Amino acid sequence: MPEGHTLYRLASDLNALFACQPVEVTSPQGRFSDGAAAVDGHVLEVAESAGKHLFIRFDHGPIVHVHLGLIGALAIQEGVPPPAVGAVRLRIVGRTAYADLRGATTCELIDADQMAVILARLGADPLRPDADPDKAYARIHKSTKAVGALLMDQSVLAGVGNIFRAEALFRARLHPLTPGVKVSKRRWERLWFDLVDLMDYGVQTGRIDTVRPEHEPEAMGRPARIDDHGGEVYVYRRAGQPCHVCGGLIRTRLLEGRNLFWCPTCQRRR
DNA sequence: TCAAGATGATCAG
DNA sequence: TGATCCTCTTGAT
Repeated sequence: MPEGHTLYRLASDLNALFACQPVEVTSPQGRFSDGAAAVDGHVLEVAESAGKHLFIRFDHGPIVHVHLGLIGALAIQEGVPPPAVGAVRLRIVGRTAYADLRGATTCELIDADQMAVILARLGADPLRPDADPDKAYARIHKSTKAVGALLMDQSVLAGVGNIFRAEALFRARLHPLTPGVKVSKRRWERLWFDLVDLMDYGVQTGRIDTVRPEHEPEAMGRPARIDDHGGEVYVYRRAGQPCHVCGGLIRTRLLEGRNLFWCPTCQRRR
């Protein structure tokens, strides 16, 4: 589930199991052999996330930059590593645990300057206390693009992916095709603080649960259902199913190559 | 056994 | 806007 909260949790887990110790770094698949060799045997100082990016710093300077993309995964396990199975791009082995990276869009070695360039490109990250939602709103409010597209633009908001986009817009009763310029400051602030809450909850639990207590299955007299991504949601990947709130059918369409989900009754166009 | 689809981003036209 | 890359899972045949 590579949205911002996932990367945040991965960074925390890496720090808990690998920080401040020498680690063995390899690339069983072979596509990151040079990068792995450059940090192999060195002390992993700290891992940190920003939006959907993960940075793993080593004591002699280099930083491993990872972006999971659509299908990437970093599996962290405690215990002795078994022989690598599948296309393991990067394997980190510590004293008590190991981490296998597969399918990432980006796995590269960078320096501090390159990391600064990446960070400078990113918009406000709801998981960071120093994030500036006003800056994001300035971008949104001057754009005629659909708010559903703007929320996924990492230079506007960092870390928000398709699930948080769909769910936050539903909870704000905002149609995803509403032009950014038509989103009021008050509405934006509600949306932003809701994203902060939802993503923070995702960090704590590892799940994306967005359904409010009054709409939960027990309260609505329907069976509980957990989506593949591990939580209960209002609209994401529920096209053709009844809305938890109004009973109308959830709709879907492509917006800029990504699946959009919304309830046409609860999220009317203005 | 094979094709399609997926929580992302970039590049060419 | 469409094509492309990355890997794995699921469902159809």
